[in-house]
Amino acid sequence: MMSDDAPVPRKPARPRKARIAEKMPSRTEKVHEALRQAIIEQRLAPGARLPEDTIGESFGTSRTIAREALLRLSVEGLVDLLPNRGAFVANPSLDEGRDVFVVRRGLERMVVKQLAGQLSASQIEELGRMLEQEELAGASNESEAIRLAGEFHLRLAEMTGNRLLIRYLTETVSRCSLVLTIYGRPHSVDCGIDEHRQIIEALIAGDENRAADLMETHLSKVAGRALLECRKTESLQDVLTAFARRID
Amino acid sequence: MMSDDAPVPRKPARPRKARIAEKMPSRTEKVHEALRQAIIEQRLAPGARLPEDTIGESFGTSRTIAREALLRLSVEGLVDLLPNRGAFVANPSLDEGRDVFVVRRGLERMVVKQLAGQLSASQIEELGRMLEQEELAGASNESEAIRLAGEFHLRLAEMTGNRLLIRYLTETVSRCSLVLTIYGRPHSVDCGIDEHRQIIEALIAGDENRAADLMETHLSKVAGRALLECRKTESLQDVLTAFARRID
DNA sequence: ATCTTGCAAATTGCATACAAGCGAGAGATC
DNA sequence: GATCTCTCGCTTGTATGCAATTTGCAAGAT
Repeated sequence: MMSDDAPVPRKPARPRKARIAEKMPSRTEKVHEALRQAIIEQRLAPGARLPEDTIGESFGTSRTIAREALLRLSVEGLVDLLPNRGAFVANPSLDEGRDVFVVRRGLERMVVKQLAGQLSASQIEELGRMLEQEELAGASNESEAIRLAGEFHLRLAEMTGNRLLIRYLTETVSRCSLVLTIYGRPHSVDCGIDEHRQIIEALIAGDENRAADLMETHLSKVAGRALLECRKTESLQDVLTAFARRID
Repeated sequence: MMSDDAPVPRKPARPRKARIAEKMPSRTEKVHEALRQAIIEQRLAPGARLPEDTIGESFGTSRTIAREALLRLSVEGLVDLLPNRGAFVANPSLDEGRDVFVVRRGLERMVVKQLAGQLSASQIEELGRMLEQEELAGASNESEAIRLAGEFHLRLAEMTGNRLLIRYLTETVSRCSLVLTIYGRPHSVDCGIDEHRQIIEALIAGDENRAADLMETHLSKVAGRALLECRKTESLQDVLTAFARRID
């Protein structure tokens, strides 16, 4: 329950207009975001069971809230919802992982195409700052570097102002993170900083085709590094599902 | 409330084994799909209120189901969910509409890029058949023509086999339909059949760049026809919301 | 000893009950 | 007479209870 505030029989002075504020990260949103973070930060392993009761108790709410959060996550593709069986952290196959990267490449292509030559001075400055942070964290802090790299791409998308594009890219980046936790190597992301810099330069120069190509190359490298080299983690899960399907 | 419970339609006799299949369009799915159809077919006007009770009673279920369906629809962007206020059929602004079309163009570009030169004989045949149907319906049946045109794009996406791409394009096409019901003219879609044919030809020829360009042109035309020419329908809605916002 | 078969525990699906928030109209005050 | 306030009703937010389904385990049969 919320805190019982001090006994205030009369509200002192209320602004006449009720705040239409979009401020309502109701419990559902909180749980949703918490689970999302937990998943993409690999605190919850792919394939892990996510019982409604447990989640509800963990966050001090009822199953209703947990259920809603899980539904949202399933729409985002971060959890699989099996009828009458429950929710599980998504465990995409290698092929599905590749598909996600394909879509992400296309989305990021849209982003840079729209942004090329359109960046304001403050935006350019902000991107420069992010780049510095990336370099700073790159060597020392592994997970921080990953987070910053992801944020760079997201920030870029936000600069387009296209809400739908932002949403799709957010989702896709999350799913890419998940895919990388399964099939990627620990240090498969940190080498892209210089590529980020080049992309920014192309964007500033207004060369949309070069920016688009750089972005595609960049992402292909990330995907390639992750998805082609390391297959032992994959084979286990993949072979199993393959056989399960064949039996049926 | 539900007054008389009709005699429970017992399922006659379920086949022995529950199909592992994804076959479980539980009530939620059904309501979700029904509402989706109702919205994109303009049976529910943009901005219309969607009370949980009413939906539940209409479908013979409780609010729980209606609520879930509405949540899904809000994720898809077909309904707006206002905290403590309820659900409304989405009423996107002109700018938002344009953004949706931008994303759709990019997604369809991905589709044709992937499909160029990769179509099987049966797929080519199927596309040809769809084209015929479109021509048949084009002149006589207006709404059917619109439906078929949308289905053509969707079918194309399905042929990529990329689940995520399919989902995003499905969503985006739905939202485009919604945008067109607000800002489009009744006959703003029917003239694209020949463009469809050209796209297929480019796909068969394996000329991915030409296919991509054709698709972009095609969609730009659709968007342009709808969003640029006809603004009287728009001005009404838009001015109202603008003023409503200003008053607040 | 292994495979089948049925029962029990756990978990989801769904509905309903209760609490809280917003909006509208009646009443009071200036 | 107009405006402000307070209360009432309707709708949403959340919790919980019950039925249905699945899974694991154990006991029996071959």
